[in-house]
Amino acid sequence: MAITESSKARRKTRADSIRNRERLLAAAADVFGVGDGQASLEAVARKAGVGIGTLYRHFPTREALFEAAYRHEVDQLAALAEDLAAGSDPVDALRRWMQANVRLVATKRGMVETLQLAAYGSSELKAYSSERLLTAARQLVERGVAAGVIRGDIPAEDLLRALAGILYAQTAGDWQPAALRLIDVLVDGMRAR
Amino acid sequence: MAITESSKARRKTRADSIRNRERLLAAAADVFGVGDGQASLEAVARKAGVGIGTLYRHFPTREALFEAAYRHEVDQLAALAEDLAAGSDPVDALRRWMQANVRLVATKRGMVETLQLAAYGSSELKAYSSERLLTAARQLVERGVAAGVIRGDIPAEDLLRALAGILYAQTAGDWQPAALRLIDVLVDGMRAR
DNA sequence: GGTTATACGGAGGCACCCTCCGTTTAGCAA
DNA sequence: TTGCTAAACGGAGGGTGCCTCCGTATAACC
Repeated sequence: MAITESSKARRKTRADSIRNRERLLAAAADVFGVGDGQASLEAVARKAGVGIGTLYRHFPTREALFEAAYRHEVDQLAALAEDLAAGSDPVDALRRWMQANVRLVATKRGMVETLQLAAYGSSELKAYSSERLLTAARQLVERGVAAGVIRGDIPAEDLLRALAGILYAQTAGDWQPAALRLIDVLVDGMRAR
Repeated sequence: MAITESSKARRKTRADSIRNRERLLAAAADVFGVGDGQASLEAVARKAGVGIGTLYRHFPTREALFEAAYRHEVDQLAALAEDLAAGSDPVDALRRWMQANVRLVATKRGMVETLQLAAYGSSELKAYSSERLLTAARQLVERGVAAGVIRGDIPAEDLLRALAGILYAQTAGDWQPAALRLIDVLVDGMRAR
């Protein structure tokens, strides 16, 4: 067996470190989300309420921060789907989840702009996110179908594609309100009749 | 007649102003041409040997400088075609002119990168440059055809398109030597036989 | 409670952006 | 030639962002 393997038990990660990391990810999503393509790392640190040094320790490069922030948003969306699936109205749950996707796209746009179309992130990240999002969407749709309130002839894949279409077609400065309204329409159309 | 028209004779533009403007344009082409996408305006001013204030007076925005630099390169290429057309060997003239285009493309690439794909320049600039370049190319080709040393079945438009293809297909870091070699091949192929 | 590995934070050094204004100089007329 | 002055010069200065380094603080463990 490998003799170079760590022999001493690592100390548990400090609680403040975990907390700060979390704060930085949330702040990054916020700052990049406004999408003015002008995201400074110092602004992220300020928003997170941590020192710039802490930001750099957690995320040594700009790219590392963006990628982590994006992944974090995806994870949150997946978790949100879990939560919503436990709630009452399946249609409402679906609507809320799809609306939450707006934030994800905002973050992603910020990433793409700031990284200057550097083929956004790794393809591993792409695979990871599409898989998680599809699972989440499927979970919400299928519950509605089972309850008889959502039509069963629309695969979750198609719904996600439609969502992507709605979100990426919007290019105007204040695109989010329009996107939210369209999502409303889309989800209403998903009701079983 | 318009009463608002300037009534007092304007003083002639100062010689140093003209000289500095010229220097700035040349420096801008150099700095943007290296194409690391990292062109700082201070670097341009330094290279031109003028103060940063002078740069800003001549070109109030980044875009203004880039556009002027590009236009300047186009003008120089047109002028070069005139010069070469007066020289001896038509084939050699054509080769030299096409090789000079490499620098233009380098500048343009720097522009596109630095401006972050801001739909490079005005469409007026596009029209202007393609018209001038086409005229220049046609002049060189037709002289060779008239002298019987260049084949007459290739329109200048096609030659320019081929050149563009050669130049834009190159994406590696040190693409210019390869482009120059390919231009050599292309021009040799243009000989009448 | 004491020790210590970890993490924090921000000062500091550097580069760039852009503006403002005192200084210099080229053009012009006498 | 000389003097006047509009025009141009240049760089200091104030602001921001990048990233590193290291003295200080503190959570984890004994």
